[in-house]
Amino acid sequence: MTKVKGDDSLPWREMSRYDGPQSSPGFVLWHGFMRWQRHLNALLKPFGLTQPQFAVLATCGWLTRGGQEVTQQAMADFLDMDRMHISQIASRLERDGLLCRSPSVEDMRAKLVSLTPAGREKLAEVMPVAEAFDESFFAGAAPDRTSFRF
Amino acid sequence: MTKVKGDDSLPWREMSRYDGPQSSPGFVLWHGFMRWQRHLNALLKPFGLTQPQFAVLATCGWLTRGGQEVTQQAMADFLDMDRMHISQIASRLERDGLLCRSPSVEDMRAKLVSLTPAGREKLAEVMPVAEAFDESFFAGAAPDRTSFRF
DNA sequence: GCAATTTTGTAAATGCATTTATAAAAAGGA
DNA sequence: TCCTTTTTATAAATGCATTTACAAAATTGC
Repeated sequence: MTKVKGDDSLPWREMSRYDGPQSSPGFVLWHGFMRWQRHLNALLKPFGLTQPQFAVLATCGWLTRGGQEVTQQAMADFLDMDRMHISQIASRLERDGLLCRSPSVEDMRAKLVSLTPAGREKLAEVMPVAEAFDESFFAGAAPDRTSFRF
Repeated sequence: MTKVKGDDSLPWREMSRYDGPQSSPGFVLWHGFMRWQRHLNALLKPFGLTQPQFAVLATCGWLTRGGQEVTQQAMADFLDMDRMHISQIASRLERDGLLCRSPSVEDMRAKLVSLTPAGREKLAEVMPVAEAFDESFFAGAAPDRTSFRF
C-alpha cells in the first residue's frame, strides 16, 4: 500500500515507534517536569523565589550546615550543574540579600557562598511549603502512568 | 540539647524531612530532567535542533499527519503549554525553514502550522536518533533509584 | 445590529540553562 | 625560576519558559 500522488499525510508509523508524542517517555518526562516546576514556581512566587533559586539556596544551606567553607564550584559539582549556571543564580540570590559571596583566603579565584540571616529565615519559611507540595505531587499519580527512575 | 552561642550550624533536621537535597524527590526530578535534556540537546545539536524545537516539530507532524488544519492554540492545548511559548518556538522553526505558519481562512486571528518539506525530512532524520536515546536513557536506571509516575 | 466579552496571537521583560570567550589565580614541570 | 596547563569565576549571547500588556478577530448577549 503505497502513498498516492497528492497524499500529504505523514507516514507516522514509519517514522516513530510510538502512537504520537504522548506515548513517548521523553515527551512525558518533559511534560511532567514542566507541570511540576510550574506548580512549584507558583507556590514559591509569594516568597520571591523561583524553584531553581530555592534549590540553590537549600543546597547552600545543606553544604554549609556544619559551618563548612563552600565554593561556587563545589556547589556546581554537588548539583552536577555548570559553574556559570550557579554564578548566575547565586548573583541573583546575593542581589536579593539571601546569599553572601566572599572571596576565599586560600584561593583568590574562588568565591565562598553562605546564607545570610535573611536567607536562613527564608529557607526555614519555604522548606515546609516545597516539601508539602512534593509530597502531594508525587503521591497523586495513578499507577497506570509512565514511570521513571533516576 | 539547645544550640550554644556562636554555633553557626544550620538545624537541617528541623527544617527538612530529608537528609539533604539528593534525598528529595523534587530535587531528583529536576536533576534527572536536566541530565536527560542536556544529553538529548547534545545529540540534536548537529541537526540544528533543540529538544523543545524537536518536540514542537514532532507534535506538529503528529497533529497534521492526516492533513488536518492545526492552529498554534491547538498545539498549545495538546502540549499543555502557554500559547506564547508555542509562538516563540514556532517562529524560530519558521525562521529555520522547517515549519510554515499561514493565517486561517475561517478564523483570521488563528495561524495554521504545518511542516515544510525540509521540516518533514529533518523530522524523519532526527526521530530515530531521539527515540534510540530515550530507549537507552530510560532503560539504564537501576531499580534502587527514585521512581516517578506522570 | 451592536456593545461587551472571550479568544488568538505577538511584543517586551524576567529568569533559567547552556555555550563561547576571557581573565586571573593556582598547580605542575622543565 | 619561568612557562605551560589547569582551575575558578564572569561577560555576553542564544534559546527555553513564563508573565504582563496589547491588538485584532470572533463570539455572546441584549
